[in-house]
Amino acid sequence: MSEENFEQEHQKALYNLKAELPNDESLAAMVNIFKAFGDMTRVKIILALAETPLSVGEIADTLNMSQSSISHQLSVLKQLNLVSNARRGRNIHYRLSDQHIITIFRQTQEHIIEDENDF
Amino acid sequence: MSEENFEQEHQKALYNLKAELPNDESLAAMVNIFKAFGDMTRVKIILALAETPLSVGEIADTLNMSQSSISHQLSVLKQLNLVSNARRGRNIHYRLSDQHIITIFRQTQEHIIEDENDF
DNA sequence: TTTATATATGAATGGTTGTTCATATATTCA
DNA sequence: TGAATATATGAACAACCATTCATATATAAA
Repeated sequence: MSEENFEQEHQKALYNLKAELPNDESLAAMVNIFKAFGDMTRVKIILALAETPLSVGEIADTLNMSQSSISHQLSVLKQLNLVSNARRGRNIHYRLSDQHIITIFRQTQEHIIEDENDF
Repeated sequence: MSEENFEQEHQKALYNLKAELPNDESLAAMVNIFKAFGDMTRVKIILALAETPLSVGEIADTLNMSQSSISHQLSVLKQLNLVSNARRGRNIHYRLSDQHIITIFRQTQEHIIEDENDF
């Protein structure tokens, strides 16, 4: 393709972009999920729940963190429908609401690994 | 499986978890990428660059944001090796460094869509 | 070389967010 | 019922972060 055609195509793409970019509202859901994944505590909670359902206390113990902190973070994850909970005896057990999440994590790890190979 | 066996398995899983959870260092790379995705401006930049390479000014214009703001965010994305840049004439063009990123976005959208179907 | 243009960068600021502390709520056990 | 245990929640604080503003840098054009 000639340089002029390239530039012409580029201008067309640029013109379309402004109209076709998703609006804030439809992006917000995705951004909020990524925000949730952008915290080490929440990621660890998710990775732990990927192995087995756990009570709040068990998570706090496993991650060596306060019960309150874990509870706060679980409520964040729950609001985003990333986890669900159910009482079991005197505890409340949390579980991942969707195995999709782990797929996303794996994909991201792959990106990182391929990135490291660039050096 | 009996209730006792279930509990026994659970305790074993719990015991293993603490040892097998990735440590902070190895999780940090992933968390940092998700942090980068957890901002609407950066997500829009990425979605725009997924269509075509763009100069800083073109991005700023497309997103209706200041040049400075876009430049700051591009430097965040660059540090994470999510984008790369190259001078082209008097502009500097940015491009996605890896199409993997879009796959992750798509995966997340799917999660959201399946989630909506639960109601 | 001077001027204009494109991008980068540092400091300041307002807003967001993760943790802690104290306490409320809810359920089980005695 | 009363005591003990597990979890949730609100307020406060510190740390972090996105944008703006002013300005520096770098390249291209005249």
